[in-house]
Amino acid sequence: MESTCVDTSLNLNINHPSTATYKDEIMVEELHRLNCENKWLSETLSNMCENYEAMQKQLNQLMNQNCETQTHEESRKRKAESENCNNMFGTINVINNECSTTDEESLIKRPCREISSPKAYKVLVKTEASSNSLYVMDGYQWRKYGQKVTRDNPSPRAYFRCSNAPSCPVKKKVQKSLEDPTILVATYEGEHNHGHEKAEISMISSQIEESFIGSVHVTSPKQIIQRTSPSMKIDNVPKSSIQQFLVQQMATSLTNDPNFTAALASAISGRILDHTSNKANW
DNA sequence: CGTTTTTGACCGGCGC
DNA sequence: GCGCCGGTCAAAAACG
Repeated sequence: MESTCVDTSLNLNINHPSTATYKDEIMVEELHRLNCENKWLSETLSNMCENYEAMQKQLNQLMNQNCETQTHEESRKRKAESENCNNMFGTINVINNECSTTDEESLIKRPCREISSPKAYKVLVKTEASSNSLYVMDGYQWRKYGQKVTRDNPSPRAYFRCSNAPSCPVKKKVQKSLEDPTILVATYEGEHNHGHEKAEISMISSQIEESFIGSVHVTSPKQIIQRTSPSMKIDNVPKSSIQQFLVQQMATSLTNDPNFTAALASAISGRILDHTSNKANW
């Protein structure tokens, strides 16, 4: 049986003929170096996140502008073709601000209303077939203020306001898809003027999902943000990335904690001292 | 007991 | 003007 030395991945050379205090200094230096490296990585990561958000905002603005010009053309076309416009389903596949033509009759009947809400977008969420819930977990807290059965869809439509209302103006409507009852169609209106309330896993999942929700406004059931239930299960996001994220967060918080680094240093130096004293007893 | 959800009533816009 | 329809209000009920 071989010796079971703990692999700390810190390149510990216990057989080095130097003294314990010298080793302590090396270890402390190493820890400081790793600490600095972690800080630098954290800063780089946060910078990347900021850049990403800025780019996403620019993309949204560009999409809004693009859609506005499109809707002007569309409205002209609709005026001209109002008599025979019943075959326009799915001609445009951009759903940002709801100005697109979808398979929903209401959008064709009253296109101007949807056009006037530049910050509205839709998200399709896959749920369990048996689930009748109209709750979509997206990292924010919502307060339901109404429910209606609409004409074009037999399943009820739920109306939600952000829990931070009236300071936060965001609203959302959630209704089962007419085509596929296992899909919830969540229509968001407005932008949150605050961060996510829910920490922990909901925050993590929403951060991961923002890359889909924030910029891509899904219209086709093929592009579904899949989730099997209101529980925090994310199907199309690789689990390894979530694990990686969790590990990274844990590592960062641990290495940034001076108590942890001090405890680690003392534990390692204690081990080294034990080892050297055992050798001395030999 | 405070907060959230439910649900019927009400309101305003739109088409006829 | 009237009726339809989507969206909102608000009182009651439910919940923790």
